[in-house]
Amino acid sequence: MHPLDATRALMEGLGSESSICMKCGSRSVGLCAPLDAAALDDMSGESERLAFDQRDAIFRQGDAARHVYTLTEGMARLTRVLPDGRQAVIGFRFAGDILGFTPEAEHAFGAEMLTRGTVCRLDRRRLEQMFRRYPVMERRFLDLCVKELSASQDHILALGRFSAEERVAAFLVSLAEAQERRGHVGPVFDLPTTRADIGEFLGLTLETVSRAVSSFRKRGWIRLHGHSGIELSDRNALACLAAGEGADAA
Amino acid sequence: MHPLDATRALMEGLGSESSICMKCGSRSVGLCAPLDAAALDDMSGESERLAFDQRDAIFRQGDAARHVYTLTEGMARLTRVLPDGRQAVIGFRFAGDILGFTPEAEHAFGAEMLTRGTVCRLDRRRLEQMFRRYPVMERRFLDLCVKELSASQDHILALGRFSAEERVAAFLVSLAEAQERRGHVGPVFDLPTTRADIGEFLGLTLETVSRAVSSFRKRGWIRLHGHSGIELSDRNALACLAAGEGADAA
DNA sequence: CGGCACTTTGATCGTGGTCAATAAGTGTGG
DNA sequence: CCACACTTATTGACCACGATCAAAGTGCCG
Repeated sequence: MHPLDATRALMEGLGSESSICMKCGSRSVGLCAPLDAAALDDMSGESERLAFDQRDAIFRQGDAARHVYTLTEGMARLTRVLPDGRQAVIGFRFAGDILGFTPEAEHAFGAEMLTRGTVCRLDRRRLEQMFRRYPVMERRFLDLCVKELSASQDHILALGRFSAEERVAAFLVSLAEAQERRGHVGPVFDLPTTRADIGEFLGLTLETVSRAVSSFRKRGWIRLHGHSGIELSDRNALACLAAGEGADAA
Repeated sequence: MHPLDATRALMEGLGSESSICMKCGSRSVGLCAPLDAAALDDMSGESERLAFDQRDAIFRQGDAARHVYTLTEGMARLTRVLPDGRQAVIGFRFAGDILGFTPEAEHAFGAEMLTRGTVCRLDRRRLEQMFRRYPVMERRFLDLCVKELSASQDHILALGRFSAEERVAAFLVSLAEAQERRGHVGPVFDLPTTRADIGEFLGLTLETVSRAVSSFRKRGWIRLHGHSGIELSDRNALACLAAGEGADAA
């Protein structure tokens, strides 16, 4: 395994760049790629497009899982809460990702927008129909699901074994890679998450995240541009830290 | 969500009590339940039974993923290693569980026996054939996979938000529930893991696990029987601690 | 009985959490 | 355009949980 695979997968989720929405933008590859025109036609017309503001909930933990969503614009976070109020961010999702797919009756986590954006919503029963009609689609869901499982396990490894700075470095590198995979160019990336969000994702407090970021800045590894821009000036240094240093600094 | 759902799922993995092995014991329910006799016949005869000693590797991280396994006797741990040598136990598996199913070319984690036991091995291409012939089986894999994903997310929450004692309590309760789900009766459970294994699963050192266990013992919550027997004398206390205390001590 | 692996317990240290004050952005209305 | 309120970020001081280092203790197998 390449040293960065763990961190690379850290933020990737179910269906990166795999929209299930036919009419909502050009990213409709992945899941639907194996379908023919008739199948696409079959499915489109059923999905609704919804607009959300920053901090709006797309769905909440415990809601009846009646729909499956495709994030078409913006960035969202997935959160899970404990009965005593403690909560954790279990992942972030970007344009093109699928949200809220589950065979269970209720959503096991909530999804909230970090930016304003749009979402496409497909009735779950409709998706089940599609599965019956086009089994290849179901297989793609299975593959994506196993991939996400693998990413979760990497996150488990990070939470259990990485120091605070290693986790923050891994997060920043993953964020950059996720944006590049979606066509971003240039050294300045978007960081729409608050320190608190990052902390809840990494199992740290917002102060610790802030200290790590400051430390990277003082070392010249990153530069902040405004309130939601971040430049990775020494990405290799971050990547090494994220992967467990001494291993193989390629 | 019930307060214990998180901890309950903590140790459950892909295919609890869902053997894919036809000739290896009576637990062949779950995955194959929807198949008819002809289908079962179709698949049996292809699987091989293998015996392992304690600490033997069933497969290693990075191995070509040529087979899918069903653990038929004993208990195993799944481990993932970082290039710098740090490793984490990402889960435990019991009799009836499925191991090593992945659409990838290589296993993303290794599996080792904690006890001596037996495993049934099915060629992966054979399984793919089965999927094509009996699509309902593929759907069951998808469902199990989503369940496991949910369990991983609970573990993420535990690692990120639980204190050392909470994690150990959650582990013990989950262990007991996993054994009960497999037919175990009585207050004394099997604890075939070393303190180091538990620590690597929970992101703690073996000393911290030992201290938590001692502390529970002194409080009268548990009692140790020999080297691998544990009695949960005050399970409710453990469960409360595991779920985040004050919530709802039913 | 000795050897070995695992566990327990203690003492000390350090990372990261907590509490608190200040600073820097961001958005709104005058 | 600036003043003000508000949110988010930074930095510092202190503290606690759990890691680390070290030494006995326990049970198991040859």
